[in-house]
Amino acid sequence: MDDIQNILARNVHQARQEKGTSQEDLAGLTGIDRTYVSGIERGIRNPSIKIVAKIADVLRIAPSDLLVL
Amino acid sequence: MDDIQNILARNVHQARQEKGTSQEDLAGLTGIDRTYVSGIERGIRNPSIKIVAKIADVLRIAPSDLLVL
DNA sequence: ATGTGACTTGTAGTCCGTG
DNA sequence: ACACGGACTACAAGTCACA
Repeated sequence: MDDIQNILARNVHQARQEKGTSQEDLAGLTGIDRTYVSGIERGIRNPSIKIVAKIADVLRIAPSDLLVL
Repeated sequence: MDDIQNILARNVHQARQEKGTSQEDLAGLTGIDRTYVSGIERGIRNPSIKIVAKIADVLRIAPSDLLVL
């Protein structure tokens, strides 16, 4: 399975780890619920592009980078 | 205003025009309603990443390309 | 062929918790 | 610090008539 949700999941997880931040910190900084962040990184959520933009903003990367294979 | 919705709007519109396809054709090929496609290109919709992936697939570009500034 | 408003239904997204 | 679940609420998904 290599659908768009799993691509996002991998990219968010990797970018977050590289910044050394926890899911809870990311949640706090983005204003997104911690359980929702967890769901995104597990590939079981289908977020809107606004959510993607918020995460990208906090991680200081381009939104498009979160969708690259 | 240069938010994520307008970025997507511009990219979808441009990529679609370059392929020479109408909104109706894009709607038919993606299975998305014509008026919803219209809303995306006007930047008033906040679609999920699955919707973005469907459109990218039909336009034969990477999903990430639809989010680049 | 497309823009737009007004919907209804499904799910995105939140908030409480547990192990 | 994270996975996972239940019960919500907000908003995206999807449709229509009309310009």
